[in-house]
Parts: sequence; structure tokens; C-alpha cells
Amino acid sequence: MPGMRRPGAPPSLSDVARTAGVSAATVSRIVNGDFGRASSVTIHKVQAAIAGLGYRPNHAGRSLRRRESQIVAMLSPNLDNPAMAAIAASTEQALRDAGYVMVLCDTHDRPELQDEYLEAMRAQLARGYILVSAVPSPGLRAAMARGEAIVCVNRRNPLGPSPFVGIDNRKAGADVADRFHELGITALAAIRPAVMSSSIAERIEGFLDRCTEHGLKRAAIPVAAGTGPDHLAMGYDAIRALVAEHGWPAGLLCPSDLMAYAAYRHASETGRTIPGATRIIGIDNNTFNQWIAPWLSSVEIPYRDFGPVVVEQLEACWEGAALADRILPHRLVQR
Amino acid sequence: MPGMRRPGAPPSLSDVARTAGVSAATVSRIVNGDFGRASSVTIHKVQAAIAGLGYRPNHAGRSLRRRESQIVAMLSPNLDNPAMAAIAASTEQALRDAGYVMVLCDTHDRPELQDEYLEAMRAQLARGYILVSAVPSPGLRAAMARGEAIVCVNRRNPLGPSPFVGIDNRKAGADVADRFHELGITALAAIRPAVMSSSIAERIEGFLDRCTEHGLKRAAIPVAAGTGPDHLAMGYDAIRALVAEHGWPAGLLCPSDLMAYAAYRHASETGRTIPGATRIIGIDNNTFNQWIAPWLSSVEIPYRDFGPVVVEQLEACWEGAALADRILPHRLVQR
DNA sequence: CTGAAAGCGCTTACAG
DNA sequence: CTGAAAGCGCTTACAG
Repeated sequence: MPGMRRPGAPPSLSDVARTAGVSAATVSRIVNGDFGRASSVTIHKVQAAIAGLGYRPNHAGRSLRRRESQIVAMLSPNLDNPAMAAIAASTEQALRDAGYVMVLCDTHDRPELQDEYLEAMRAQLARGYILVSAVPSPGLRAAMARGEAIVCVNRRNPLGPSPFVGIDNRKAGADVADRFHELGITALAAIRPAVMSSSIAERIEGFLDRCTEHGLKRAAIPVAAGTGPDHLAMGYDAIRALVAEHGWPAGLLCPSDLMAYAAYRHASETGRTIPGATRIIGIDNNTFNQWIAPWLSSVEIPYRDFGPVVVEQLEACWEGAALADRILPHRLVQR
Repeated sequence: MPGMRRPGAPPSLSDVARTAGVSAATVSRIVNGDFGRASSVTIHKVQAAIAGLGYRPNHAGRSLRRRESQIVAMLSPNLDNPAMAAIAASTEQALRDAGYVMVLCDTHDRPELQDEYLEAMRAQLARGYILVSAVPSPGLRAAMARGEAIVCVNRRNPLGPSPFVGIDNRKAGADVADRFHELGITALAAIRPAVMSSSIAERIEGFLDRCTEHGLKRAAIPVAAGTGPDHLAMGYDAIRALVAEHGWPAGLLCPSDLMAYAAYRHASETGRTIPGATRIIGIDNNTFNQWIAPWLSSVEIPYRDFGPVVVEQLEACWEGAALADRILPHRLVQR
């Protein structure tokens, strides 16, 4: 008998249609909330059939027909960083609430991987792309040229303007400078990655600029660079370089908390007292700080609030709306 | 002109067929690696067309036809826990290497959310489900009844046997007991969540059993329970209860590192010296410990190795193979 | 070695 | 208010 349900397979739209005694078109309209042109008796029959069979629309069929899926790709450089994990978690939640599903891709900050994921997600008909720290790459350029919905988080799109969600990084750096000024600490330094993203560069610049406004000479503030696979290793490399050349400062800016953790370790190893002899101020304010890093003041970034804003930006892209940056508030948490 | 490509749309299989001057069936076979029955000249023509057009198979079409997608659902209770983030990251990598994509779902350990995600992923034709700490729920029972591919990580399936990836939790607890024994510490205690998963329960049991083998009386080892939205809050609740009733022990087992962080904070607040007066041993050995928690010994769990093993289990499910547990090695890292 | 044809589940102009 | 029909991109017996 043609059109019969195969046992074991989930019920399809046509199963619902047959059960309710209506056409597939009618069921489709009702499933999609188009109640305007169906009699209430039909609507009831269809809803009863849907409930009875436990019907859920098959997204492969829908995607094929609509030429778009519910899939949003999140490209994140590194889930080991609690800040990135917090962004991923809050974005996952917000996407889900809006009816999408998040596919996670770990780029390790590498352009080839970013491109591979961009291509793979295109084949999945991804509806949009959230790049939590984009790096320049040919595939990113191609996606922009195709007019894909792209939202950049934390780090600005290095290849041109894209909707952005983040904080005022220059101001965050300046706030750290202000705090050291309040404390009367003038022997300052900073560490940084050898190759800087826009966000880190802005934090360092904001810090140095404000220091000069407070009367310090920029040349008197050493900024040591480090390299490594993650912010822990990179921070460790940088702090050793800094201390080797300039000794320990009295106040140290670490543009991420993981770098601050690395500095703390080097301090422990070299007998430097934290925060007694050197005050460290980080950026991120990871959850763990309040539990096990009472020595660390840090600029809190509201990563848990990023998700809904990211989704708003994405939906604005789909509607072709303007692409104003969304800058969220930060605050220095003192410990 | 019928069959013409719409500009802007990605090339389809039939575009490739037209360009190469062959049928869609032939292209499909070659795309899927079925080279056995095509002449080498045809293969070359098709491969040239694929490269020339930049063709990638559309997964919606493929999923619809094959009735299965490349999507694997990962249900994780909480990405804020670095251990969970590490599992997610390594699994994402391993799935990607095997040609799948991972959709992340944050269940917050809640049965309703677990069921909602299970249903949503079914509508996406998910090929398999990775449950990192499953909770009992009707939807889980239904998925098992349908014969879905389900792999449980860390925590065993509370509703019946499922392929499992984890460590020997009893042994991990026993190893902690052995370490305290070596150190000659006999005033022991532990904290735990009020409602325990299999993994935590086994850690506590293994610890207590080994303690009795070392001549301690089980009743002399207080185990305080706590509640809270995450292991930090829950651990904090538990340690306060423990200390309030029994005072600080000399040796404390925390069945997760986050609980150890909470204990450390309470120690700081109450002036208890760690590790001088109380030694804490955790389980997980989070990456950060070596940087900022030199006071914490911990049982290292090789979360970074979980991914490939999880994928092996999943593929075994698909092939209907046996479901032997995969127990990975752990070791106590002393600090 | 190759292709025509059917069909996976869905949506959407179009006709009535 | 409702339905028949076409088609999204792909795969797979089947025929030759």
C-alpha cells in the first residue's frame, strides 16, 4: 500500500495529513503558524493528529526546500579559555531560545581551520556565522563576498566591517591605568602576545595612553611580548621575558586573566609576593578568580550577556538592518 | 532555460553533471568515492568540474535522501566546568576528523532540557547522541527504545546499559585514600553533592572502602552534602556544613576540582591554612591548577583523550558492535 | 561503464 | 478555505 508509514520511522508531514484527512499543504501551513487561512475545525484536526503521532518537522526536508537551515556556526578559538566557554554557553542558550541550533567549531586561531569550518558549515547550509576572534583568511573573505550573515565577537573582523559584539577595550585598558594611579603605583609594565588581535591591541593602547595622561613616560613602561599555543603558555613566555629584561614591576597589566595566571606562577617560582610586591590586574574576571585567585583584580566582561546580543546582531543581518557595534559595559573588580 | 544555475547559489550536483557532460548518478558515485565503476576519463572530467565549480555536496539533500545526517548531538551539563569544556573540545575535534559535526546542547543537568534537546536533535536527524552526564528522563527512555546511538561519558546511563567512556571512579577514590595513608593523615572527611551521579558516588565509595581497609572506621569519616546550581556553590554549601558540624579535617577529599576551589575559599575565609593544616585532594586536575592552585593535589582525568574514544564507541553503535566500557587511565598528581 | 527515474520530507505559488 | 503539483539536492536500485 503506497504512502504507508514505515514502522520505526518518525512520522512525516504526510502521515499527519493522512491521519487528519487533509492535504500536506494544509498541514504545512498550520505547522508553520499560518492559521489565517484554515478553518478552526481543520486546525483542530491537524493539531490532534500532530499530538497523536508525536510529529516534529524534519529539518532536512525543510532546509532543502527553504534553502536554509536552523544551523548557526560558532567558530571559537579555544574552549579551554573560560571566557570563550562562557561566550559559547550563553550563545548556545540564546540561539536555542530563538529556534536555532549551534554547531561548535574550534579553530585554534588558525586560518586554515577557520576556512575548513567555514566551508563545512556552508555545505550544511548554515544560516549564519559567529566568529569569536576571527583571523584573516581567504575563506572569510569569500564568505563576506557572498554576503553571509557574520557576527564578530570580542575581536573585530580583520577583513572589513562586520556586526560586532564586545566591550570598549581602550576604556578597559584605561581603567586599569586609572586604578594603578589611584594606588599610587608608577612602576608599571604589561605583557602581550607577539601577534595581537584588535581587542588586545586596544587594551594595551588604552592603558599606555592613559598612563601618559597621568604623567608617566610611555618609554618607561615596558611591554613584553610572548608566544605560545594558548594564553597561559604565551603569558608565561612574556612574563619571563619582561622580568629577565626589566625585573618585576610594581603594577602589571595582563590583557587576559590566563596571562595573569601565568604571571602569578612565575612570581611564585621567583619568590615575588603577589599582591604585596607586585599588583596584577587582569581582564575577563573569570568565575574562578573569586574562589582561588584573591590576589587578582580584573576587568569583568559580561560574557554571560553576550549571547542574546549576538543573536540580535545575527537577526539584524538577516533583515539587512544596520550594523551598529554593540558595546557592552565592563567594570573593574577589585580584590 | 531550464536547469540553469541561479547566480549566487552554490553549485549543485547537477551543475557538476552538466559541466562534466555526465549524469547526476555518475557524479554522485564519484563524489561518494565509488570509483570502481567509472572510467578514469569520466572520473577526471568530473573531478575537474568539481574543482572548477568549487562544488560541495549539500548536506540537506544528502540527509533527506539517506535519512541520516552528519550531526551528532553533544548534551553537556555545564560548559563552565573546565572538565566539561575539555570533553566538548576533544570530542568536537574527533567528530570533525571523522567527518561529523557536533551540535552542542547545554542541559544544566535538568531532565526537561535534556528531553527538549533530545527531541530537537531527532528532528535534525542526529546520527548519535553523546550524553556527558545523563539524567533519567522520559525522552532518554524513548531514545533508547528507538535504538538510537547513545554514548554516555563520565556518568553511566541511569536508565540502563549504554556504551560508556570514563575512568575507574572507585579506584580514583581509593587512590586518594592511599595518598592520605602514605602521608599518615587519618583525620579525614569528604564533601559531596546531595544528589549524586554514579561517578561521584563511586568516587566516594571507593575512598571510604579503602579507608576502612587502612583501618579507619567508616563512621569516623564525615561526608557532608551540599546543594547548589554548580559544583562551586554546591561545594561551598557542603564544606560549610562539614566544618560547622565537624570542624576542619586534616585530609579532605573533593570529588571534583571545583568543589576543592570552594573548600579553599572557605578555608581562606576561616583562616585555615591550605595545605599546611588541611590537605585537599581533588579530582579532574584542571589545567589551571598547575598555574594558580599549587596547594591542590588532584586525580588527573585524561579528558583530552576522551574525544577519539567517544567517537569509536559511537561508530561501534552504528555497526551494532558490542558495548564494552572504555575505561581510561587516571593518575594522582601531587603538589 | 553509465543513465533515467523515483523518492526522501518539506514549502509555495497557483488554481479553485 | 483547501489541494494538486512542482521542485529543493541528493542517492540508489534497476536497466542496459
